[in-house]
Amino acid sequence: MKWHDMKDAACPVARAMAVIGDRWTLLILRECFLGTRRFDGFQQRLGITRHLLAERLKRLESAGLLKRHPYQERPLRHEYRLTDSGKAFAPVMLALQDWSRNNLPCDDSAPISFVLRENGAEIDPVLTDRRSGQELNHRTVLMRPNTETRAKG
Amino acid sequence: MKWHDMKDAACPVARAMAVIGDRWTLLILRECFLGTRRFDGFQQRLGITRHLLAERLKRLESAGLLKRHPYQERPLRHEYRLTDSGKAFAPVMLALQDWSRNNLPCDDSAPISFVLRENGAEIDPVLTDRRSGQELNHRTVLMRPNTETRAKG
DNA sequence: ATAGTAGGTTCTATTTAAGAACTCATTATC
DNA sequence: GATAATGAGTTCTTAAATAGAACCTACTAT
Repeated sequence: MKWHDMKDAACPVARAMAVIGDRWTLLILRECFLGTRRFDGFQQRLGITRHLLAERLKRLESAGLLKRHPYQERPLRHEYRLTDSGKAFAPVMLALQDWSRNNLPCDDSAPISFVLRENGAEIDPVLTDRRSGQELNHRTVLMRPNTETRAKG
Repeated sequence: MKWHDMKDAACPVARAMAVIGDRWTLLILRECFLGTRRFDGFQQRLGITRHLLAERLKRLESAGLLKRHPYQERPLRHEYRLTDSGKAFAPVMLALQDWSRNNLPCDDSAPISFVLRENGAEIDPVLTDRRSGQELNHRTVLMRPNTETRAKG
């Protein structure tokens, strides 16, 4: 199975892997959420090679999560901004960091904080069902294949 | 930056990348949630090479998401089961598949369905704050660096 | 004795990533 | 007017990870 084959997979998780299935892409998105917009900003804050960064930014752009906006002419320069699709990824990022904090502990304190904009209170993320309000987790949700579950399926 | 360096990063997102930052690991976890437990089951359903599958299962085990349980002796055989840490990953998986469904559309219908165990109703996942009940997304949550945000922390 | 099952390991070839240097257009400094 | 700095990449070489196939081991069934 090749990289390319995944982007047309029927399974949404497999399609997501075609975009975020590598070491760097989620870290680039994290930087976007923290406000980074420019090439050198990403490069310096992450320590990613310039080559890979250019490639990943292109991928995020073509997947519709980022969009380039010119911020000056002469010489023409662009910055990368989250699109609505990219912003919609925020709950995934929050859920992931919450899981990681609780299940992959480490000595140092977390270098990112997530707070409510309206009052600065620390958040305590929980996934719920919009209709029933019920908490969604391994106990309350049943996951099952509809038809075929192979990645390319 | 090497793979290895990320597992001790201060940033929880970076630490998560040391575990799930590749093309296959989330698909393996998806299969776990769908009930797959055995080596050949994963291999056949995903089309992953046996070599990589063995390596990824070891990684998931050492990261504490999976645990091997013997299911027979003579010859000794093990199956892989989700630990509490692994089960706690369910909301991330749900949030990811929901985002993917809404933002990486494709022709075929999704091959996985997620329903409430109690009544079989389709779920509509939304991340909320446990205390305030407020919906958590890019508009309501402020993400900011605490100290240093480089991946190696 | 032969084939099948289950869970791997080993091998080579290809692809991807790391790390450093280089380009190009423009502005700022000596 | 020459030299350095800025910003956003591109181009190299080397190192690591992945793909794909074949092989191994310990049984069980035919």
